[in-house]
Amino acid sequence: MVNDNKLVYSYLRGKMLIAQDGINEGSEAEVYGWVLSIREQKTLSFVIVYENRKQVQIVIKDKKLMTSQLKQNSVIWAKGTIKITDKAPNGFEIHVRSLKVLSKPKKLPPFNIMSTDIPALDLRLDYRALDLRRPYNINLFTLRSKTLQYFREYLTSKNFLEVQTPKIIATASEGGAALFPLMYYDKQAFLAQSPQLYKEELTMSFERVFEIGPIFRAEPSRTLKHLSEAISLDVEAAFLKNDDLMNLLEDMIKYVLNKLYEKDGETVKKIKAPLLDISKKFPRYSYSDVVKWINKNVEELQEGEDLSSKHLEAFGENVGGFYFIKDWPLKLKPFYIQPLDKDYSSSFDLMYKGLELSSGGERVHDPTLLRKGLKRTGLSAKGFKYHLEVYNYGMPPHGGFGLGVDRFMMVVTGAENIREVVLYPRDVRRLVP
RNA sequence: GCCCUGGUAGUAUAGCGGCCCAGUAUGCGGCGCUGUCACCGCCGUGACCCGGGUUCAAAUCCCGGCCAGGGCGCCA
Repeated sequence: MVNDNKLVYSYLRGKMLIAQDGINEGSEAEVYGWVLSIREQKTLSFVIVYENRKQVQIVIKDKKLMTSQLKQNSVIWAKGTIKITDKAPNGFEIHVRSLKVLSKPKKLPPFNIMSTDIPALDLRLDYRALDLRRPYNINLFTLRSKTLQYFREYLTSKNFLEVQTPKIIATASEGGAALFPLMYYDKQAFLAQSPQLYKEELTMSFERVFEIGPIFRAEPSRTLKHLSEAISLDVEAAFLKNDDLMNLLEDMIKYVLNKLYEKDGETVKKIKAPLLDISKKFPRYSYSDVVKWINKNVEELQEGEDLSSKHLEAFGENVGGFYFIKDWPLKLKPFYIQPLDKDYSSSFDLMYKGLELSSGGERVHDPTLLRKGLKRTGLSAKGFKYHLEVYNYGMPPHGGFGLGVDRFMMVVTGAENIREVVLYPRDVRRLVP
């Protein structure tokens, strides 16, 4: 069969439903796919087959074709005639004359992929590849792929260059999160917690760069929104100021969501994802505004203290959607962030309700000031020797942000647990599969 | 790292000292059904996390273990 020219051609086009004369009444068609469900009746059976992430109904009238091997999760090939009918899910079905089971399940599955009783996430993650065959997940991860595609589309159109920076790094820390140590031949190395320093350096050569890649955090956080390995969309650009960066980020988010709603509305609807309101400008509050609000509405909070998740939940509920918190206290920010004055910084977080999606700001480009930043955050200049050296050769004023792609997908899909939107999540407790 | 909660057929759940050798739905096996769409109907199958204790009596109460879920903190 695979030697059949027509078939090879179709495989190359990524189509496993092969209809010689198109989807027309009476056309010959064959389909390769996975059995999702079987509804057997006395004289005929309806089988829903997944092919190429779409559902196709096949009708089997010849009882001899209903072998015991035809079960949910069987991989089959079937050939027959197309019939156009409103009674079929997508307006057509295939009346099968011949059928082969290419791969039959060896065991009963731990859960029924079509059931409305959704098994606990922990069990589903143990059998993730099977879980991902659930129609809900097929749609969810299709949206995730589209989302990344639209991010790339947007940034590329704004003349950003996509780059990849090392994930194995030597420098212990840029401060903040704990790192995963590992042996690099005979040296101590770490998994990168972010591409921060590299992307900054790259503005000197490419001016505008972005990277979509993994970041690693060895934090013992056990929450619904933290992972040990996450995907970050990092953007960095020369000459952009705090307001420019917020404009860019806001414009990008709106571009991506508009695309999703326009081009993938069906899929969005199928997973019952919320339709996010992006008609208005995202409000921009200063850190100090938020502190004032917390003091008035939640509890006493000193200016300069970090905002806890409780504070952000309360404030976010009050705002209701996307918003920025800008001009954070300098002492809460890493060494490379540009000071606004003695106490505050040119920085911002993009929030959706209580969830932090992105963090960014202007960066220091003066090497003397950068040394001061290192000192301020208790880091040694020695560890950043190579990075500091770069700043001697014409580092432009620059800024950028990092967006948590997984968290963004939580917002897009309405998932409450970040693990739902990651194929194979890594957290404190889970390293397999 | 600290705190709280929970583990009942393959899955999702009810029961919370005796009405329970554990109920329901779904799955699985069988039979019936002329077009279904989580098809339907009937029959069957299959479970109280592990170890100790309290009690006349434990799925139910207590202690320990293992596993899981959630909150706080850290962090993004």
